[in-house]
Amino acid sequence: MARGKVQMRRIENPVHRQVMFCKRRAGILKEVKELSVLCDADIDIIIFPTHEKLYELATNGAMHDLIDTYRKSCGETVGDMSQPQVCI
Amino acid sequence: MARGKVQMRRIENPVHRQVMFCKRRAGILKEVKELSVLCDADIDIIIFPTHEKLYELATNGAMHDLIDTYRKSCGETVGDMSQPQVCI
DNA sequence: AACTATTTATAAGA
DNA sequence: TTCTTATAAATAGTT
Repeated sequence: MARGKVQMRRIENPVHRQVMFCKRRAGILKEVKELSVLCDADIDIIIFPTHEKLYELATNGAMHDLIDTYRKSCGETVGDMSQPQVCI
Repeated sequence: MARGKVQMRRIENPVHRQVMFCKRRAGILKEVKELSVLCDADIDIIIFPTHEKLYELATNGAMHDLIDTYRKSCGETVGDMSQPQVCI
């Protein structure tokens, strides 16, 4: 978003892709933290860079509980389908 | 980020908080999708607005598999601790 | 929900 | 990987 626009497709150059990954991951985690603070939300995000390490942020520090809650919610009707989320 | 800076603390006004939540959630989901495309990453995010509905985005459409992978990774050393992520 | 003035994130380069 | 800076993008407040 700066010295040029970026095409929305996989970055083929591994070095460029890694740099992009680090920068955008940091930005997203910052935004996630801010949303959790501003709006009192619990947010968990799991990021799998393909063939690399696992990174995770749990804003409430309780991923396991959240996963349990998530599982209980399966099958229930949730969310607004006009939004881009996938709600299970 | 526009007609003024926002203080990084819970927005007490419920209407303002709801509006902020919707706007920022949309922004984060967009960023998440872009990262997944640009860097070929699998990303899952679960957002619990307190006392409200569950929203979730799984960029690979397979949250359950991802949770399994996550669980297997527990106990293993992952990630770079100098980063702000919590790695379990 | 739409509109913009601003703030913020970030692409490219060092 | 970190810093800088010009620019693209997100968004806070308003309508």
